Amino acid sequence: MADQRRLDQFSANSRKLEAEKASSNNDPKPRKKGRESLQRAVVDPEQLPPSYLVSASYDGSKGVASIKLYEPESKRIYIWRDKTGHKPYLLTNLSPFELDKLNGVKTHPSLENFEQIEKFDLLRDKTVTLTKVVAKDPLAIGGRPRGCLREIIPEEHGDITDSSQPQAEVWEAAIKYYQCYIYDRGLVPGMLYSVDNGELNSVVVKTAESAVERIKALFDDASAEEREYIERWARLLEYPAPSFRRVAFDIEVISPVATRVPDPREALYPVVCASFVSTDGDDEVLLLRRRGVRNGAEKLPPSVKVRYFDAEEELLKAVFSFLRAYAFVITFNGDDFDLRYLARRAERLGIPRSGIPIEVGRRVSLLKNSVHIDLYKFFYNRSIQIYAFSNRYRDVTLDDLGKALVDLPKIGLDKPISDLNYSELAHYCLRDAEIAFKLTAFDQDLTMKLILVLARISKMPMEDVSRQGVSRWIRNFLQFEHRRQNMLIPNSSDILALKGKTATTATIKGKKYKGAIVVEPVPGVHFNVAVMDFPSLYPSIIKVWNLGYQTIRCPHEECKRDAIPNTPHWVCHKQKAMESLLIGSLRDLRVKWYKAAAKNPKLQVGVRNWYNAIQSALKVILNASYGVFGAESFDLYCPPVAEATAAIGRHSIKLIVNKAKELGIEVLYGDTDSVFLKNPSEEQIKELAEWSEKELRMGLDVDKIYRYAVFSTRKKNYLGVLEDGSVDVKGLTGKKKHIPRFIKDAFDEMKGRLAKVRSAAEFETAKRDIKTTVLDRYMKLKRRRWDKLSDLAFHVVLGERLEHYKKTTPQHVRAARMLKKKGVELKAGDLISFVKTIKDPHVKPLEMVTDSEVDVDKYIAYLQSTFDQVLDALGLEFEEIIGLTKLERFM
DNA sequence: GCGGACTGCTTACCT
DNA sequence: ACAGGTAAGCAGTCCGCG
Repeated sequence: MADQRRLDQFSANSRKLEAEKASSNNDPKPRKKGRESLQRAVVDPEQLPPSYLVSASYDGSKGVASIKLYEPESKRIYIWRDKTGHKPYLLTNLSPFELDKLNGVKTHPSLENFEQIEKFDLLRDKTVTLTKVVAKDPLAIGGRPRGCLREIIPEEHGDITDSSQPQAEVWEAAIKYYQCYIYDRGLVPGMLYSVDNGELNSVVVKTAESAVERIKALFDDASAEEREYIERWARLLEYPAPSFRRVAFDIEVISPVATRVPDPREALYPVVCASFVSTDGDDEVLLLRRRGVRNGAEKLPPSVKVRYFDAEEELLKAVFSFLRAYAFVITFNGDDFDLRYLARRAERLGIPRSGIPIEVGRRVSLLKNSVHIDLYKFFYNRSIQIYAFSNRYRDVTLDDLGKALVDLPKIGLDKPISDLNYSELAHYCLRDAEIAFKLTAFDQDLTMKLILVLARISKMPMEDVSRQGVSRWIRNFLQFEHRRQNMLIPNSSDILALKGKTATTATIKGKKYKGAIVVEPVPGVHFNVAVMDFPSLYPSIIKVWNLGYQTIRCPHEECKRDAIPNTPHWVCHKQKAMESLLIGSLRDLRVKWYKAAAKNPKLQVGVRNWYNAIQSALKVILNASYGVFGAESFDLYCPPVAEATAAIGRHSIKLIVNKAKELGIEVLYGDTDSVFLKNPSEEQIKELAEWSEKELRMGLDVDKIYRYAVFSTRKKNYLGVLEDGSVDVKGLTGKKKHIPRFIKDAFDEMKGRLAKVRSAAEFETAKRDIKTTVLDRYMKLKRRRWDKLSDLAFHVVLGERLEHYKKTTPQHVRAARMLKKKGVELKAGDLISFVKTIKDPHVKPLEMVTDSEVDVDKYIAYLQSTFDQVLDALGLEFEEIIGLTKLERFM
């Protein structure tokens, strides 16, 4: 780019100067004059030093794209609006001449012009000429239920032509305007941009050059094309994150009905408290004075400022000044509650719109001049939960997240909000803000860094990337790449029509195609077990086999010879699939650089930490990168790609198992991408890995070595003890979160005992201790001795709304319905705690049960089935342990 | 009318 | 709105049983 500027052109001095000039009369130093001096973000600066592009949107009032930039010196948000005249558009196969015949198009009030353009069509493997229909307003393209161009064009064209004429088709008409703007200008959210004389320019960063060179050196033997992709990703990932100036906040609202959460669409009741915890350290609690509320004795920490308000309106204004002062605002469920409520409440109290910095949408609530991150949405993301945080939190509640990630639980309440005195209310509310803040601050701002990395990879605003799922992230970086290379972004229906559906039969009824295989385990205790696996198997397959919607079942006759094992599909050998290059390069970067670098003690802590954020983000994306092709909701849905990936996976692991056997290694177990090898020699491991590299073109690593592993006959169920004494438990009931504490505690005791076993001989005493554990639990149940009923409760998630369960009534639903009768509100996702009882429905909610009702025999049966999964491998029998002879059991 | 074999539903897990 | 495979428990159904 000709207009690129270098970071080092800005001296420290000029940077300050520019910031001050841009902020006109405001003092850029936040601490001196306080927040009020920073009230509004600067709009349309003429000059701006290098700043992080954090967000993009459409400014309806000006009719242009609007960009939020975070300037890391002043730590403020600047808003830059497009001056290039970029306009929304769609593409169509109709010529301008044909379009002119369509009245609804020609007379469309928002139509700007037609322009003929060329694009490369990956599906048909040829260049196509299309018409770009440009409009003044994004809503004219799509987004309106009626009267938008993407609907008018096919409809009206169909009306005036017969079926022998080619159908009218439109492309790229459902892309959000600001994403379109990002793609067309090649902008990378999360990276540095400056504003010079009112123009937005990308800043070339030299800081990370040495790291980029080191990474490139790792890929000496890759093709030029692959190296190009690696380098592009590396440049974008290596540049470090800024410090994020931010505030977390929470509000409390009183409600006449204690069990009912006030409706934010109504906002009928007063906001009585708001708490703020920020990077500036000026933590503050705002309280509304009310009649009859007393001061409490407890004091807040001296660093926390408390302000009382007589008028709610003044309190709201104080809240808004906080929201305006910070570049990033953190909430937990702020989209649906806090911000929504505040906006509606402020409106109700007559605060003018210009005084409310919130933009309430249908599903989100954003801030006009800052970036709102709703942590509930982010942590709710299953991929984030599982792959970035390794399932460390279970429920997406502030309490569980706080406990699991930052060691800070919510404050428990034994009375409604309205009955709290000022001190209790302040403590309670402040704690919530504190947890939310810490969720973004732990591990050196890991959460913020994750969002930033994901924004860079996906080319999405930080607001969107933190709210949307992994399929959107993947879609967007693929769309970006299409635009970068002037390739037509296909319609989902075209991919499906040309590439078709799947051909294999799934094992599970209702699934679309066959998936992975699981090797039958060899039951028993095995010492010295090496687990070898293909790192990122599916992304590797996508890379090595050149998979993508373009290349699978390509139109070339010659390619049909390149068959994919166990499928009727073939893959192209003339063109490189974009998915293969993009996903493959991300995979290689993680496996060959970031994974190890995140743990490299030679690197500075800060760098290591940044690398850890990168490798986590990559893990999340890579883990989903195959599944999306099999998901109908994905815009590049291509069933044969997903099916081929899984088929090659089966093929690969089968070959590895056979080769291992051929090398004389006993294979104890395997699942999808792994093989468990019994006591293999160094030499055998080396040979297997080399064979895989040579024959399958995929690495096979030793993932871990178990001192010993315990298998039953069940797949996806085992226990392995590592050299350091830590224990992996997979799939066993004892690990599942729904089982009662009473059983789980016993299981954990057994686990702890097994961790200490170092040799076959040591098993004997361990077995004795385990027998004692089991017998003790059994006797306690038989004698009906448990500490508290909650220890006997099962905890099962209500997957659907209560009305959904029509075919059957599972126990947790039965319990839930009993609760509902008592007036408890329940929704999908709630956790139901219930106890098994003797009398008829055989279940009661924990809250409604008494000791005498407990069905002890059911619990004994559950204890047995939980332990059986391990005991039979150890040569023990539950019934023998509890003292039943074989004869007694028979009778 | 009751029990066993079976299927289907639901949840939680594994990769 | 990433995928498929496995385990487990329970609800509900069918069928045999003089």
